[in-house]
Amino acid sequence: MERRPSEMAHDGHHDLLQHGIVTSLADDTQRRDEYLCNNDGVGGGGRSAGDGRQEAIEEVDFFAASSRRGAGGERHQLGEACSGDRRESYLQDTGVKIGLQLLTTDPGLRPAGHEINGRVPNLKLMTLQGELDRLSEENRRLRSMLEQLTRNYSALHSHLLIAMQQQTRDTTRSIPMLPEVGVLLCKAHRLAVRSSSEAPAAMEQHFMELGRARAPVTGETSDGGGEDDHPSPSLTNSVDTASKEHRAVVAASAGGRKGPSLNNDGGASSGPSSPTWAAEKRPKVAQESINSPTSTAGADQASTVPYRRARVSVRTRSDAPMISDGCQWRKYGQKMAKGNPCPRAYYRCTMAVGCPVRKQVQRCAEDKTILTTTYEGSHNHPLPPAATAMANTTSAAAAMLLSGSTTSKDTLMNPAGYFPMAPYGACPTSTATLSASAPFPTVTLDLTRPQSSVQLLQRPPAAIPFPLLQLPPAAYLPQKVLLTEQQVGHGQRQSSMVETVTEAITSDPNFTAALAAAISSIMGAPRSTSGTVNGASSTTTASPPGPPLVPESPQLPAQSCTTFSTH
DNA sequence: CGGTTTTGACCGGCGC
DNA sequence: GCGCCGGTCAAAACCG
Repeated sequence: MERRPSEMAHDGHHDLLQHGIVTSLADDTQRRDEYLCNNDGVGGGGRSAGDGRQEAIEEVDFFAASSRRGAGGERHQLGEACSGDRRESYLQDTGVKIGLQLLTTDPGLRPAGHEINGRVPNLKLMTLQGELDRLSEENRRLRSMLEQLTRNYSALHSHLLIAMQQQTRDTTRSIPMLPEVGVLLCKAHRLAVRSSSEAPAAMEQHFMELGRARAPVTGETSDGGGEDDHPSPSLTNSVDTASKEHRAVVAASAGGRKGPSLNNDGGASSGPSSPTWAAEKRPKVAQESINSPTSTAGADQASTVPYRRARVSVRTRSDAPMISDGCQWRKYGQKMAKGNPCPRAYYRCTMAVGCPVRKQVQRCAEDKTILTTTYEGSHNHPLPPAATAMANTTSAAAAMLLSGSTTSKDTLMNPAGYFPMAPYGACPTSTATLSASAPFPTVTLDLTRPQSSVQLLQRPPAAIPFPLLQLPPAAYLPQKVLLTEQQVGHGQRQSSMVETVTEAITSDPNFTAALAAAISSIMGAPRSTSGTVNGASSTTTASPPGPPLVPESPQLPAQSCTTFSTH
């Protein structure tokens, strides 16, 4: 009953935001009138409350102009009820403010027996009308801002896609760039939302959108375009779209035993053997055939970029068979890895049907207390706080990796930090074994070493160039990512440890600056394959024509790493 | 009985 | 082309 016009206007804003669309001014006006009608119904009691509360009564009388018409629920009903005959046409002919004028100035609409005092109500009405005008103007302004934001987002998205297409055309072989773009987009999105004090939800979205980033491009391939016109933040839809499009791509070239499950697109099955699971498998053959330079399918296919997600390995000391990261996992396989007597276990996230996130858990061959957990993929569901902490950690680390912050020169600059290790469970002292079948860039968060703290070990893919952004390696990296074993503890303290790492990585302002620089480097100039990163000097040079690509691995050590330290 | 784990088989990529 | 290896599947076993 006591809702004020300002609240009403805010409701209108909220409604607009909820719908995510920008409604017309007429619609807004109609909403306002609807509110008036609704309030009338409630305020009728106030009007009859009597004389002792004249101020309130006057206000209520003002709103009660159409109380007799009822306060139905549906908009059209309200519109008819409120507008009625003359007011309907009047509203159509004029603009925002007329409804109120009609309500307040048309004597024909006044209820019988309405005790208008003449002077005070008029003054009050003028004030209220002015307030409404002001709020309406503010509403318009906010709507305009929302439109502008939407346009900017669309433009940014389009630019990114265009840049990706151009780069793909320029290269003789497709570049795995989408993870990076996804990270950038989502980071930007997160930063945008962070200002709204929605950081947790934003991080969840960020993590989910990591997987979403490939959807548009894949859609261009499988659907012949069109899907990309929806930079909608609808995460679930995006993920579903990605899955469907992946299925489409895979189904087009599926063979062997995976064919049936992939072609079983009806979605009737569920669980780990469902098509959704299979959809997340990386159809390397399909992608590479699609992206083959010999393909003559046109620009759409040429624009397709293979999606190769980054992996994040977390090395911890734990006696438990698996670290507790807050997610629910189901083991779907176990394999003896070469060079390690300890079997490697494969897990899938079971917190949501179709969640593509997988992880591998393996103990160190020589130090059984060291557990290496490798995460891959992006959750398509909200995460509990504990899982969010880990997700933040891994996503931030992946973002840092994908931002190309480490080079071989970094290793030279930090020789003590060079820590060759197989990312899949081998011990630090064992020789690094490159898996030819796992061309994923991998970040390893080493939380086991007392001194060297957290290390980000980047293993460039053996066969596929990995794009780097123009990021000064050390300057923009978090300076707080120095966690010793004493700091983080063992085993059961993994959760807090992860949170600490997460906070260190994500809260660093330099990292934010790095993100901005990364976006600028993408938006500022088209990608070019001519530029290569040969060291920190080239990465720190300002504004070359686009982010260069990392040279092929033969020119780089099999692994490179950077130790982040505040020393 | 439903969900999870185990485990052998299969598939694709890659090197020789 | 063949073998190796990593990753995954799926039927069977297991478990609460």
